[in-house]
Amino acid sequence: MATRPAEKSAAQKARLAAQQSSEPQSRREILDAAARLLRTQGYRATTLRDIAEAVGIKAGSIYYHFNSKDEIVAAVMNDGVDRVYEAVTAALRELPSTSSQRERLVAAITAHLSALLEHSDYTSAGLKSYHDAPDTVRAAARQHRRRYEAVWSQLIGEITASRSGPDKVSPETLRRAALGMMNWSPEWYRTGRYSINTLANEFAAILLR
Amino acid sequence: MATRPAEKSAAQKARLAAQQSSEPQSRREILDAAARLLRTQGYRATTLRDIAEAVGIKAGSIYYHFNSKDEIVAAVMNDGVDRVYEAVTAALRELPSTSSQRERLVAAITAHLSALLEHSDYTSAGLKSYHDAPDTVRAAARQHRRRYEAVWSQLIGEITASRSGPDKVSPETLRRAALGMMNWSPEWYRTGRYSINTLANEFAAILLR
DNA sequence: CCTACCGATCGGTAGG
DNA sequence: CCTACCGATCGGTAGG
Repeated sequence: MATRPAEKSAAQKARLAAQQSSEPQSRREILDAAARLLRTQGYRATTLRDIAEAVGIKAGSIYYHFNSKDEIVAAVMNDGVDRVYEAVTAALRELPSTSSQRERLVAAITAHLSALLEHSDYTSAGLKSYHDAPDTVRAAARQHRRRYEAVWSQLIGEITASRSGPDKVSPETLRRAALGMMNWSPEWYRTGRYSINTLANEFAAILLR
Repeated sequence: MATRPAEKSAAQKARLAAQQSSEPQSRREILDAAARLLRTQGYRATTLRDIAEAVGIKAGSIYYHFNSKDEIVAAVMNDGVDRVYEAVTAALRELPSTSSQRERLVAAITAHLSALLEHSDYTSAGLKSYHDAPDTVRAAARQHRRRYEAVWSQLIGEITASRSGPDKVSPETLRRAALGMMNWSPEWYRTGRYSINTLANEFAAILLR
């Protein structure tokens, strides 16, 4: 069997290449590329071949790191929610305890908009891909979303509790309005043409009444 | 040539069926089905086979009425914008000339939300499919969008012009916030669980300050 | 409006 | 991590 040595060498080379590539890093590179593509192209238009090309490997090699396209999408989506969650809770945590309700709201809006518009492909990718993803992926993402929504329910609850007047708006609607105006911003926002700080202050002014 | 008569008969039957089907109606049926599917599944997931099946014809027969998938999508998207435009301008037109700014705003929001959430698959389909559609389709839709946005610029302009105070919000941001909270509503709205009238009043209360 | 079909592309797999 | 490949599906076309 003259061919055996050659065959074995090929398999060895493959295993070697795989080991040399320090897996966790490749995994992250794939997720980064997927997030960027999902953000701009959406779930259906983003192919495994696109992702592979973006990280300089072949399409089939994706399966060395992940078991399916949806495993990648799920990871991006869950990460995306967790990133805004971390950004917003961190921003609130860093505020002095003497800070006003308005300051808390502005800080939260700034953190959310920054993640969505500038810092995290993951967050905007998740927002864009959610409805096109299969049920199993969505179900997993929903858990992360609920935790994040609770932060806003808390924040908005503080606001509505301290207000009164003829024009009462339910906390639920106020939270949905807040998330609506923020999450719709990728539709019109263009980098450089608007200041996120100014936007956050204006959004807060609209919500605080 | 014994087969000639049979062949000719098949062609005749086809032409006959086409003529019997009173084209304009079939065209509208196809667009209705496409709008409904595009609304729920989006641009990529909606196939010509889906649309054909929904109206009870074969996939290839779509091309008897349209030249391409994108021609259908463009028609749905443009119609969708025109429908909200008509709904909102009609609602404003029917208001008595003595109506207040708040009444005008509530009427416009009600009309927009009704079209988006209840009356028009076309409008929500356009909103959902816009970013996945090819450039040529988007370019056409943009013209319709601009005309509709002008209605809101006018309405919001009236509001900001009559207000003053330390918390001034630019008309642009206020318009974007208004359209944002409205256009995000398909994300959480479920028929029957919310009253569009109540929502419209709450949204108006948030925007009027 | 139907039948039959084409080229392109996609997610995924086998074997090394 | 690569090569080579598969079955499924898609938009679109030819001919009647």
